[in-house]
Amino acid sequence: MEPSVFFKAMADDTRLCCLLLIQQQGELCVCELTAALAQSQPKVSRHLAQLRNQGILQDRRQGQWVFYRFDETLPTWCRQVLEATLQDNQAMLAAPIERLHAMHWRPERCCAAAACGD
Amino acid sequence: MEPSVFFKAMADDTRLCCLLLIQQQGELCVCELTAALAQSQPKVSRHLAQLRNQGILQDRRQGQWVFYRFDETLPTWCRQVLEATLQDNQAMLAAPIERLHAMHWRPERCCAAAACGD
DNA sequence: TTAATATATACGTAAAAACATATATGTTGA
DNA sequence: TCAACATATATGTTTTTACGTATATATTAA
Repeated sequence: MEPSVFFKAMADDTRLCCLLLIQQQGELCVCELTAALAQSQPKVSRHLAQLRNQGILQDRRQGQWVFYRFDETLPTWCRQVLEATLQDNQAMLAAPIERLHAMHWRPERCCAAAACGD
Repeated sequence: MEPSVFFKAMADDTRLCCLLLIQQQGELCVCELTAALAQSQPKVSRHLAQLRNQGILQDRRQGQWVFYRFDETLPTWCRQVLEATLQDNQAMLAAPIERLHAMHWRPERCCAAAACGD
């Protein structure tokens, strides 16, 4: 993972928020991220596609939904960067998490994020 | 320090290289960074000014030279990000360090970087 | 004061990134 | 098959960022 590629990914608020939410929640689908960020679906989808294409996120389809989580091959130093950032910037996520919890319905995961092969 | 501001700073190769070199060397002046990066002086200076204006770097003038080091108030999580990045990406600095050492002359520091108040 | 060196900034241009909107694709259940 | 929903992508535009070049400022030594 090229450092400047990874940091460009972290440099946009929409992407940063997606990454920190996924870091905290393990796995989230596009509609959950769209609700949490209160942004348009195409905007969120476009940023997620970019993160996937750069090898930062992985997706899996489960029915109508596409869940995103971190790519398993993401280097340790990137994980450390994410961890350090999340630890000291929880405030950024307060409103998004609130909106996430306010969703009237959320898709069920078929199984634990890490173990699911569907 | 706004995370997106900090990560935008890390997202450009010229700035990233400056930051990692300073992380490794403690303090460097503009002409040293210009030589290490093999980039034009205005280009390096412009990026350093940006990092200073964002509160990431601090400068001190010593005679003709201006030395840059990290701002003392830089939050811990930023330091952790820099550390993790440097640890796993030393290869990025190989050529710059070589050029730094190849300089025929380098300005002497008046005293230890951290203690100098000039 | 003048020349030499180091650094900073201004200005116009070029490249990259982000965006809104419209539309396409894929899945589900009737 | 069709309608509803979730997601992805295409297109044209705007905004942001980076750049080269020229020039300004500051320091030193003569």
